[in-house]
Amino acid sequence: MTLSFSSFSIKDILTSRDDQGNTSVRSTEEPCAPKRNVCTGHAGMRVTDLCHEDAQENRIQPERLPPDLRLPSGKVRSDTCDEEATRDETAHGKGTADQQPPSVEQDKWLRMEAQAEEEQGHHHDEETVSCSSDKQPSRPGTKKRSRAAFSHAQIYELERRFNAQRYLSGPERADLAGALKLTETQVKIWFQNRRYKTKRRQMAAELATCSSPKTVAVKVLVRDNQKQYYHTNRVPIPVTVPLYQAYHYYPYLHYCCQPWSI
DNA sequence: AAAGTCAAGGGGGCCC
DNA sequence: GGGCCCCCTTGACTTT
Repeated sequence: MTLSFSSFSIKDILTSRDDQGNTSVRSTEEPCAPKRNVCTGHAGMRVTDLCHEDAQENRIQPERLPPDLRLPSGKVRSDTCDEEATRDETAHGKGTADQQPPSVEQDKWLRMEAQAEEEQGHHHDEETVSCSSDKQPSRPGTKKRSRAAFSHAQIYELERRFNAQRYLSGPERADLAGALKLTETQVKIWFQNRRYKTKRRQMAAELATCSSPKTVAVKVLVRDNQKQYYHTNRVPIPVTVPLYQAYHYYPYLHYCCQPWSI
């Protein structure tokens, strides 16, 4: 009942890469790239960056993993994203973890996991684990909403793909869904949620920087005993509202206040 | 118990 | 009209 990765480990994935350290993105991605394929700064983000950035959100919750991904003590198998990054840093030193694992090796890993599950008799309709509905008998009349918990291998591959491209075309989505044994809708929703989550974090970071007050030199003119505030270029300064408050009153302000638009 | 996370639900807009 | 998107919310679940 134990998974053996003796012949193939995460270490192998992270250390075996091509000479240039390039990530192997499928060649079908570029021609099929959708029109809305927005390239942001995250496009070149490293897997390990994401692992550290999302270490909190991607930490493995043992109870939500299938039994074969857990250790007897309730801990998670050590091939987690953040753990493997840490292990990689300690084993190979910093700087070696910034290469993404080759997709061929990734596919190999995914297939091995899927095969292992099949051999163990885990015959899920999908590779996902239903947390609630199949554990607890649903009360009559009350339909409990189930939330699938994707396996770590699925999350890993989804994150890896998200780093490569934030938007998937139809064929790409179908391809990925088939490889991960997920539905196309699940892949689509996952990418959707992931984009929104990234945006929220980005906005939160911006708000954090905006909340620190900045001093701006202004000229104070006095006319009729009333102070007139002008910027050096004589543009009247409106009543100052911090940006984070402006976000509150104008929830769509971020559309025109993105740092890259300034 | 409160807070956080996350897949999914759903509204509204855009595009073909 | 269907498909996809963003945005926000919901509900199940975990963590603190």
